Amino acid sequence: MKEKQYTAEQELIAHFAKAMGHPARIAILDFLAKQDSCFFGEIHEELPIAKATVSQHLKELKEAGLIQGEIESPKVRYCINRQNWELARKLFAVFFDDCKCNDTSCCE
Amino acid sequence: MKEKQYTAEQELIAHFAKAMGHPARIAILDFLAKQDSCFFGEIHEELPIAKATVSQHLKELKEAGLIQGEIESPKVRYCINRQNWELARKLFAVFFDDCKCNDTSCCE
DNA sequence: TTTATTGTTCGCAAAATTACGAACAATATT
DNA sequence: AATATTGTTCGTAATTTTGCGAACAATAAA
Repeated sequence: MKEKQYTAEQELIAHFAKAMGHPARIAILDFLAKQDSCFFGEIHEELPIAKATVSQHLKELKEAGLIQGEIESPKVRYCINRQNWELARKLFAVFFDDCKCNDTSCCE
Repeated sequence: MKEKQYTAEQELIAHFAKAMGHPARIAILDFLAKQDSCFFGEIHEELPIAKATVSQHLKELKEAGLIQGEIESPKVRYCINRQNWELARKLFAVFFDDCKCNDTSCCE
């Protein structure tokens, strides 16, 4: 029937947005964004949730490409993935700027 | 135990992001953003999903404040909510721009 | 070698999301 | 009044998300 699917760009921005769709993950990104890098424990201290849950959120952010982590036994150092951060920044900027509402009248 | 919660701003951006966390909803926003307004039926035609599902996605976007709809019986006209669109645009811009990675070295 | 520290993974439960068809509501048309 | 059009809401099912404690793995320290 309906053949129309979503564009790769729509899928991508939705994927980034989904990863950012939880306050804990925004808090993690906020925290990581204001420093060069930090360990899991420091992130955990910032959040009101169990370490297992923090670990899960970090995993999702990593899978979305927004952060990266490397083992420095017995700790794990996390940081923003700069390349994808920049990609996401641009995607969201274009997404919001391309609204016709920004420069013309709109319903209302 | 842990008292620390999330800031209102973190909750807000997560809320917007969550609403944008599905390709169908991004497609809807893309479609609405490039025109002044349109009817439900036109949105439905753009998407590969049932009307009940489209209606649900529209409801979520409306509840997130990103769009608004008004009845023009028997049709329903939808459009971007300009005020919140601008708010979201700024929130995401600040969110991504405030990363230390943007102007200094980062882990890697 | 035993013990501590640091995180991840597992298993589970509760809740939310996604999707659909069917039923419904509200107006317009015949 | 009966019918058609346009969307929303309801009920349901399948899947995903969120969260936790317990168990585990890997290294470091005693």
